[in-house]
Amino acid sequence: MSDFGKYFREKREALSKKGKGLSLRYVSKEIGVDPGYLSKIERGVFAPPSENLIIKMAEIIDEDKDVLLALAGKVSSDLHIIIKKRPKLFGQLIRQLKDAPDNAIFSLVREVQDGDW
Amino acid sequence: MSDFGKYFREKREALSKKGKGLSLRYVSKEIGVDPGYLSKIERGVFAPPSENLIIKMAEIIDEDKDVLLALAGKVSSDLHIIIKKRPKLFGQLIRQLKDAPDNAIFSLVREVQDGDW
DNA sequence: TAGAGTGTGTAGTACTTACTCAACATATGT
DNA sequence: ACATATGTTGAGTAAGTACTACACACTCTA
Repeated sequence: MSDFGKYFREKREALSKKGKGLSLRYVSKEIGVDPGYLSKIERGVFAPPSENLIIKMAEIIDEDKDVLLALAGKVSSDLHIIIKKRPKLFGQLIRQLKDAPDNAIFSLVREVQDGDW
Repeated sequence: MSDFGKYFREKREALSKKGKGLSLRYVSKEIGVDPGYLSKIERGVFAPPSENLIIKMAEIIDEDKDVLLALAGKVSSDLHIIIKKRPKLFGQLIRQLKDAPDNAIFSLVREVQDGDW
């Protein structure tokens, strides 16, 4: 179903061949889980793990955490917190940007970056 | 802990006295749950219910669903979906707006409203 | 004084999430 | 041939989520 595991495995194996010894067992030790568990996650036998683990996994394969979380069907909890503080405002903004092209959102990001309040 | 139940009860009782017969039992029937369950939710004995129920509850007391969901510690799943489609972009934007004043976000909303892409 | 309507307390449960443990199989290097 | 490393399998589980069922107690009206 989800491409989460597949994506992670591919990236891990790619890095593994590039010198980094990222074996499944090594990674499982690094992030503190049972190798069998990780094996099942990578093959899609098990659902993606908790947010904490996903973030560790992202760091290891040098991937953006939001991207990996999204592949796992999740949204980072720090974004949650931000949205929940002003639900109406953020709700409106995000829904409005639903169908906006990437570059429109991107220019908003840049605009806000330079914003002086 | 959460003000969700308290908030809902207060609003329900306020409306109840304004003519609308919003008794706990009536509401529980409307949204399709056991009265005892709703009673416990309102008093904070039980955690807030599922998203679906919260949305029904919001409609009944005529409250914004994002606001009630936020009180329940949740973010609407339609926002989730939007964010997950472009996690990096939205992640960046939202984090950048974390400490922006309300009116700055609001003016973004309006800007986007008139946006022509 | 009976019935209807209101809220509450106790108990239980089905389902999901997020894992662990230990044994097994296969390949790799020495 | 042996140790070591690698991935896999099956079984089990503790804790959380999202509720239901139903008996109880009070109040208010006809």
